[in-house]
Parts: sequence; C-alpha cells; structure tokens
Amino acid sequence: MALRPIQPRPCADSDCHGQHAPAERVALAMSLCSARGVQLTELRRRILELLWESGRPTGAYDLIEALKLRDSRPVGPPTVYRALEFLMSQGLVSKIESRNAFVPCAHPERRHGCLFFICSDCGAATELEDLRVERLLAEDAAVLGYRVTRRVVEVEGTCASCIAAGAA
Amino acid sequence: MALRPIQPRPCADSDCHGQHAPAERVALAMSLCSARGVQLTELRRRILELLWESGRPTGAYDLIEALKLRDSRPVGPPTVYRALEFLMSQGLVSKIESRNAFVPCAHPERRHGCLFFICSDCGAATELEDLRVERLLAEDAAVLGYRVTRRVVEVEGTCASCIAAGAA
DNA sequence: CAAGAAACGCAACGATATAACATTGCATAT
DNA sequence: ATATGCAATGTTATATCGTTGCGTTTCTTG
Repeated sequence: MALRPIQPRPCADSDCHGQHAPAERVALAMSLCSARGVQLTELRRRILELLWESGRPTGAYDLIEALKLRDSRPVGPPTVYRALEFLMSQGLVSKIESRNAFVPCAHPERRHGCLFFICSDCGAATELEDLRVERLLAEDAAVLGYRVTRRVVEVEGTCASCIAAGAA
Repeated sequence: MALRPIQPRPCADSDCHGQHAPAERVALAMSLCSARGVQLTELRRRILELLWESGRPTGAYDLIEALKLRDSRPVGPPTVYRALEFLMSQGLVSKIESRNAFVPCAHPERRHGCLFFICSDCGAATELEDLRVERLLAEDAAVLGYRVTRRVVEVEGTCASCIAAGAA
C-alpha cells in the first residue's frame, strides 16, 4: 500500500523498492542534474558510482586510489575534492564529519537533513531521515536566533549485526 | 523563580548564575577530577583554561601556538592531542567535528550529549542541551538496533549578532 | 565559430592527526 | 638504596586530509 511515511525513514530500505543498485542511483542522479541544468560529468558520475559501490563512508584519498586502480585514471586531490563539493552541493553526497569520509545520499530529490548512524566496528553508515529531529533543531535554532545553513547529525555506535557477531 | 529547566538549555546562560569565569570553570574541573580519581595535570589544566579563555572552537595547533607564546611551553602535537583526549574522556571538552576544533563543555558534571550551534561568520559556538533530541536519537538508534557510544550534533549557521550586524 | 564560463590537471603546500619510541617523575616493592 | 611499575610527557617522523594557484581543456552559448 506504500503509505507515505512521515516519520523516521531508513533510506536504504523498505520504502524504496528495488531501485537500489548503484547504476539506478546514478541514473537518478543524472536525470536530476539534467533537470537542474548542472553537469554530472564523467568524473563526477564515476565518483558517485564508486561511493555507491563502496557501501561505506569513503575517504577522498581512497577514491583517488580507486580511480587509479580500477579506471587507470590518475587524478589529484583537488580534482576529487572539487567533484565531491559539486556532488554535495547537489545533495547527492554527504560528508561524515566525524570520519572525514563521504557517503552517497539516498534521496537527493528531497531537500534533506539526514542523520547518520555509523558503526565503529564494521564502518557501515546508515542514513536516516527524521523530520522530528529536524523540527527540534530548527526550533532550538529559532530560540537562539540562528539562521541555519547546515546540520551535522552523526550517531556513532555498534550496529545490530556487529552486536550479534560480537555476542557469539 | 529558577524553575528546573527540563528542555532546551543554553549552557552559557540564565541558569548558571555567575560561575562563568575560566578560573571557576577550571576549579570545577579540578574538583570533579579529584572526585573521580583522575589527574588534571598542569598541562591538561592549562589547555582547558586556554579553551575557556578563547571563547570559540580552537584547533589543536592553535593551542600549541598559545602554549608556546603565552607560557613559553613548547609542546608537540601528540602531547596536546593526548591532553585533549583526556579532557574529552572526562566530559570537560568536546570536539567540533565540522571544524576540527575543540570547545570546553559547560556541564561536565552531567553525562551530556550536547548540541552545538556554530556561527559561520564569527566562529562562536553555543552549547545546548536538548533532552528531546537525545531521546529521539536514542529511539531511532533502538529501531536500527544500534548501541550508541557517541553523538555528534552540530548546527551551522549565522548567529543573531551576526545577522543583526550584517543587516546594518 | 568565437568568446566566455565551467571543469579538469598538476605542483606545491598547508593543516590535522597519529605511530613509534624515549624520557621523566613518582609510588611502591625488594 | 635499589629495582620495578606506571602514568604522563617529550621527540621525531610520518600518515592523512584538504587547499591554493595557475595553466589547459572542454563545454556551452550567442
């Protein structure tokens, strides 16, 4: 029945049926960029793809490595950082500040302020949308008189799988 | 009437009357550490003091500079990072991940998961306690099966003063 | 197609953080 | 008094992350 979820929303799960392969993520990004009149160039596309394939927060220098090894494409740090900056400006990628690493965003079509849950054990990151948190932060900001430009919400811990594995 | 605030709590404001000078902050830290049986050594004390005096998020290398210039005490990065790690372990200091900088914590006596509001203009950071946010994050973590070890909540924007100044 | 803007390549550098190992000072055991 | 253990700090080097400046290529647009 696909009811419209208004509350916590795991972005890699139940309500996005099927559309999860990297290729589909990239296709969505391409159409989005096209609609917005910005260029998702080959390099940018490839970096986004690598992030989706990686499945975990990935550092800029790891991306440089990956581009060299898998694409025989040697690029310098500025090039990668610029591409990441573009991807972030389009909501296609977020930076995990507590890790100095980057993750692709599940729902670039929405103006999102996502939360990230990061497992210290396996390094996986789960993106979550929780409007209630956004609302509270907006409220607190209003009390302080802040005009908000960016939110960083990162929860570090141990994920369910790693807890299970560790308890074995 | 000083009612007990259970909701958003600006940690540098109304409900902590008077006790705000760096010296008093440090004194509190000293008694806390003493009670906990851990050593707030000269170096650690001094770094905490510098952070309180700074009034804004301060980088590790700035602390190194300050120690050299103001105390004629040349220390290397590892020394400072170790001291900061200790101070963080005691809840006396938090790291602002989005800035690679450190701030002293207003309420080390509570086990806190603070929010930070950071002004892009003037660089000031305001610490806030909001149990509602903590509760929601705990809830979301429970849904995902996460065991939480750390929370990073940083809201970046423009503070009231800077908005006022900019509008002039 | 020409002109301008956007994206990219490259070299060097700056900033942040940690690894690995040595030393100091102090408490306690011998 | 000597040896041992331990926490904290010092030292050197290096890893990791990110930026500046500038020249070249590529794309778009009139």
